[in-house]
Amino acid sequence: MARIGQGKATGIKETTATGGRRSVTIIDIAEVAGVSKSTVSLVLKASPLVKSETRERVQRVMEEMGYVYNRGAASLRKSSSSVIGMVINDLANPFFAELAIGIEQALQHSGYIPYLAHTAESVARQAEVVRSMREHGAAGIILCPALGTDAADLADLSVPGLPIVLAIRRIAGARLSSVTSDSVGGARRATQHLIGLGHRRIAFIGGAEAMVVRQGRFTGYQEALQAAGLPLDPSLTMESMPTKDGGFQSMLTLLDRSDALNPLTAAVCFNDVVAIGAMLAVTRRGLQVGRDISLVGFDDTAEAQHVSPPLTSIAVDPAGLGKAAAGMLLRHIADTAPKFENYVGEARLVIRDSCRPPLRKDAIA
Amino acid sequence: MARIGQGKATGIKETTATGGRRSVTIIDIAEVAGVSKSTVSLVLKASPLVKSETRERVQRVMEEMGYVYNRGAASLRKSSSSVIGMVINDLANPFFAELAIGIEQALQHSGYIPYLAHTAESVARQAEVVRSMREHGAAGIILCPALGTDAADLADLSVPGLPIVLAIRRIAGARLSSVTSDSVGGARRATQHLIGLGHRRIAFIGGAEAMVVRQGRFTGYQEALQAAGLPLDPSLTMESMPTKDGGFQSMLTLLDRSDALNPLTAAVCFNDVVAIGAMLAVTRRGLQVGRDISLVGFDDTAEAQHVSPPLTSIAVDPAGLGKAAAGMLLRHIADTAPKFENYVGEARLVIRDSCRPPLRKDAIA
DNA sequence: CTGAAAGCGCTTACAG
DNA sequence: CTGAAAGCGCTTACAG
Repeated sequence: MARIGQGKATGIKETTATGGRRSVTIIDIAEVAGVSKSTVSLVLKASPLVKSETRERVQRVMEEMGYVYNRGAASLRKSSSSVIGMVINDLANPFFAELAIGIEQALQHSGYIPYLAHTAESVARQAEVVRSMREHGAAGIILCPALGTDAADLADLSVPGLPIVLAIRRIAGARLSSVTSDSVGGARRATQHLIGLGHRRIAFIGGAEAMVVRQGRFTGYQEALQAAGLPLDPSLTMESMPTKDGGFQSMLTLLDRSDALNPLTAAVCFNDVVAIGAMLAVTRRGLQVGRDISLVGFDDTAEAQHVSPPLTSIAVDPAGLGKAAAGMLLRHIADTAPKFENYVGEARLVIRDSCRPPLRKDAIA
Repeated sequence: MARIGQGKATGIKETTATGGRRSVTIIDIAEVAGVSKSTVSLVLKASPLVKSETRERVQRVMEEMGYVYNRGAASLRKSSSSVIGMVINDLANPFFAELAIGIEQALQHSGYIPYLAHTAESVARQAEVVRSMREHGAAGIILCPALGTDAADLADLSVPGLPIVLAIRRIAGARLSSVTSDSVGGARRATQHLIGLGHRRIAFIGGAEAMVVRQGRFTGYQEALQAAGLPLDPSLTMESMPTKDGGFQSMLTLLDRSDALNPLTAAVCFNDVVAIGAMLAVTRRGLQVGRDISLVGFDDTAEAQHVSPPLTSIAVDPAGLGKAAAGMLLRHIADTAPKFENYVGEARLVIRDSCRPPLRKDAIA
């Protein structure tokens, strides 16, 4: 079968859904039940206009004939739709999986049915997937933008009448509603926790400067240092990919240039994955996490609990954010929401075992 | 807006997708471009019948007017569809998330677009979701059945002309194609590994007897024992929920009734989660995993690598199974597949640090 | 309560 | 190459 794709339609193949056999329609039902198809339609929408005896007869016939409602036809006629698209950047990450589940639960009794698509952090795939959802007539979209998405990409995806809410990642310059978590507050609390334990030389590791989320977290880190009267030492901040290896390399670098007289004793990490990489680096240099170097992660993933020592982290309740995003989108669809809203979920400190007071210097000497 | 729901249609709400504004159609494009709508349609499917000059003009107009292809209308007219449904039981489990990603990747250039729905192990939700996909005209469905799904449930979901392939979990008595992994072989290899290290009293922990997957794994365990001439001791097999707590309780029970003269030294666990629960029980009783009790898990989840000691497990490549399921479904849709196929993916032993030779008895005394 | 008719946006023969 | 017409399965006024 020929590919479409040259025109405005995305290149998508089609097949007879019914395997050739014509499917049963309301006309067939009407004939067998001895009513008009209007009546069948009325039964379908549970209209009180239909006598209950008639309704039951019609329902019985539908059951017997294996009738399947054709939602596409109905949507076409009504110029309406009942699907909401969820576009997720990284399903393999349990954090985003939880988010998706939260969205789905919140939509459960809304009358909308959520469809999920996965972009695997590809901006191109994201454009494809959003276009396809539009072509399928989605009523709205919740989008976790793929890494590298910019405001222009988002503008291309937007179309009047199709509300989009951004989840987790806000995009600089994008004019869209969003649901994110309190990066600034979370990072501030993480840093304060370390300061409270007595740390003075605290690094900030991981993430790229262009990421809005990292900007927030870095800001929180700065704020806490400032509030405690500690200097911001640029040699203590490292950018990296938000990956285990990124954390590993960054920490190795920091450790190797750490001053013995005034050593690095702690780090706030961009997320748990980076923190776990940093843990490996600490171990690699013969040091001990918790004792020699205290570490805080972000996201409170399941892994944070299972590494050794268990990682102190900032928890952000992805399922709760998912619910918030779903609620916000519903309000946009119903047109009862302000044009642009930003919901910021709380980020709380979960203390485990990766942070202890720094070793006293004379104890080392 | 009134709920539907009494009739055969699922209770789903509808809204104007276009926010009131009528959307631009091929008729509008035709008018502006000065051609007939047939020509626009031909452009859409990249037909060679259209002169390239005309095609370009039409495409320019579509661009300018922000035309969005209405796939629902096209599907209706063609009695066809381009969506494939993926129904997943537990997205929060990275194993199933990987599976979903594998399916999606395999479908990427097939011309079909995958939509994912999540059942959270609810048979009722599963029925809803499958029905909705049918109503939306899905061309086929890949289904990871929710726990407790039986052949009758599946028969209700099936409809002629809508191919379904089962993934991961096969259902006893269901007449459907499936993609599963080699439970028998995997468990056999796990058990052989323990036997090879010198273990003689090896337990089998976790899962419920009704689960087809557990039947396979238990069979593999039996086969290995038999091949080595070891007796099958019923007191060494424990059923439980396939959860951490299930594994914990089972192992506690086994440990507490273990005979000091002929002690339990190893266990094959239904999956990694159960194994991790069992590890906790071993530790709780003051014993050491690896040294006193050797443990093998199943699934090779990320957690298996991160627990301490790292867990030996049976890896089953969920993404590969996803690809296989997608390929099989595509063949069913194209009607080039046998009526019922069963693909069984390999299950290989990944050796880590949770299994060692048993302590010699005289070493204990 | 029920029926006849129009129309949602598209594709598909069929003429020209 | 292009145009006029029918029809996919439904809903929605409008009559009766």
